[in-house]
Amino acid sequence: MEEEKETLKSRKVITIGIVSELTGLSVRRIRYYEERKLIFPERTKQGSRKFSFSDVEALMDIANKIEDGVQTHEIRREMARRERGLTDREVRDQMLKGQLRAHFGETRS
Amino acid sequence: MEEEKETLKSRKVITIGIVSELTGLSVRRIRYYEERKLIFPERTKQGSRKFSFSDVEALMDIANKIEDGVQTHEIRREMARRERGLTDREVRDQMLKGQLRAHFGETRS
DNA sequence: CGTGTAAGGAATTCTGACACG
DNA sequence: CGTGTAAGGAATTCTGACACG
Repeated sequence: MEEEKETLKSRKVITIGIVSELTGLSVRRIRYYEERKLIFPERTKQGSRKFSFSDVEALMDIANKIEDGVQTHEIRREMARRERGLTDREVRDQMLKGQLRAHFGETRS
Repeated sequence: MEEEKETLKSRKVITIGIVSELTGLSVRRIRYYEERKLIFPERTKQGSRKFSFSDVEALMDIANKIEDGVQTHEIRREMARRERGLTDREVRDQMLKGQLRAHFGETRS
């Protein structure tokens, strides 16, 4: 049984408009990153997205990687690797490869 | 110069609808407590209120006192006393008096 | 692939006011 | 005094789609 304790940082209480102001990202981009499974906001009864401070942090990291040319697909993989418990060393190594691919403009990744 | 550092708890990022869900208080009551100077939400550019987790906590305390028959005016005073740096002992003493007034249904307070 | 935009609808929020008590 | 409600308007959010590249 996995118990996740609710912290101030993990509670989903921020609407997308405020997240947009906090991160500087457009609402469109935030929705897109959710679509690509990079963030997982909750929903209000009506259906509006609710984010946490952790999500805000994650979004800023994502934005930086996107700027570096890393594709959402790659970012998604990095997350998966971390979840599997790889060491920081291994993850950094994988990330470096991603960066190199980005810089050399590889067609397929 | 008073410097206030922004913590996760003090950042104003929650809209009134979510605060309502979090506290169980009606939107009307939350707005009223602001009117009575018990809470101080910030505003978005457009004018919507933004609350912090601290505000949410404060609202729950306020709600409890209201249930006990304490008037907003009294609650406001308790806050003022705390801001002035009274000891917990003194504040508790003052609060007790307020409770008593409430229980005995005093006309003027 | 990543992101902007126009489209149409539904729900939110705001203020000032009237009601009741 | 504390809180509900109807009123009218403005801004938000949602989804699916078309555009560009």
